[in-house]
Amino acid sequence: MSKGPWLDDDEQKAWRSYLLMHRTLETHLERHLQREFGLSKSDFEILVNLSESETGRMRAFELGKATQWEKSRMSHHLSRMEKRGLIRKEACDARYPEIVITDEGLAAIKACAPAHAARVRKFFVDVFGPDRMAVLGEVSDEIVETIEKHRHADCPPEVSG
Amino acid sequence: MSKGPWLDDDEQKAWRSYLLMHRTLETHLERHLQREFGLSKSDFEILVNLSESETGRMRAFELGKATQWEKSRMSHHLSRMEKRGLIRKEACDARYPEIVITDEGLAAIKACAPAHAARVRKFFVDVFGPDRMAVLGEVSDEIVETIEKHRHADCPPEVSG
DNA sequence: CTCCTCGGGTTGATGTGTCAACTCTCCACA
DNA sequence: TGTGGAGAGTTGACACATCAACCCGAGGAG
Repeated sequence: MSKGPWLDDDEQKAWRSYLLMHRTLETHLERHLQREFGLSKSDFEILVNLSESETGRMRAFELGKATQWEKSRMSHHLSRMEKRGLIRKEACDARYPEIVITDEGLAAIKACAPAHAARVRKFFVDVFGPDRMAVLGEVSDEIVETIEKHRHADCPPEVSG
Repeated sequence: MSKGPWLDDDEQKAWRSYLLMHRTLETHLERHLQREFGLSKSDFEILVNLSESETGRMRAFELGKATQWEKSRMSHHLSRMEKRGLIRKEACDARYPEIVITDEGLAAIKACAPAHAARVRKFFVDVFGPDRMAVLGEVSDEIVETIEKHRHADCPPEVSG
């Protein structure tokens, strides 16, 4: 029974190919963003969310839901981004500051987004092709759902006696 | 021409599903390793490579090729792992120390590997199913190849007239 | 033999992610 | 009125990744 939960050779191979692919792609995209535009993947993610919102302003909480980041990571990163002038915190509500994208931040995201998208297309979307890409999208959603379901089973949000 | 290099809605959706899937899966697997076995993804990667080698000993350089890490990351991480007793550096060659997996390291990887593989199976391999998994493996290799080709075009390792 | 260069490996500074503990305001309830 | 809880956000300590600079021993050219 050495096969129990283990992966067989084909599975192992596909899984490792996948891991290598993701790392290679991620590294490539990140280096590009960093070297050409001085933005990290994290910066990019925040700026995309802010720039896609109606008003260019969101609460950290909303950004957290959108990005799935931990709140402390969010707080640290927003502080750093503020120091670099990409965003600004405005104390409208005397409790929950609003995160506002600055002109500089907007300029940065507008400058790098097309090039970034082009790379995603060239190295990912186009290699998959539309059909397989659609399948990947579906499977991805299934996996997320599976994991979420499992996590709720492990630690249910609210349990009553 | 607003569509130029941009992703259209379907592409965008699939790409973002993919990103969310990867992050969710990675987070889940890493938390599991960390909480149940006290190993990070990086620890795991090093220990897998060492334990799969014939002798349980490799040079940092080889580990670097296997993992695709930067040499400084490797050096830092190996130092930390040595401090924790998972590996040992032996100065056989008076210049390039060999990295040896300790009994403790071997015990750790043997303890966590089945559970880890089971999770990979449950949340990734089984959701894909064998056919789509095979396709993913192929596409992954293609993507890696595409990126490698592009990088060599950018900065060729050796060019002669 | 001497000098140079090359490449594996190390180091330190800095930016980033995570955990746990904390603050602060609002609100429910007594 | 005040007391306690809940939730958003912050902070500090620590682990980790990256970059650039450095160390050092081998191998080649003079």
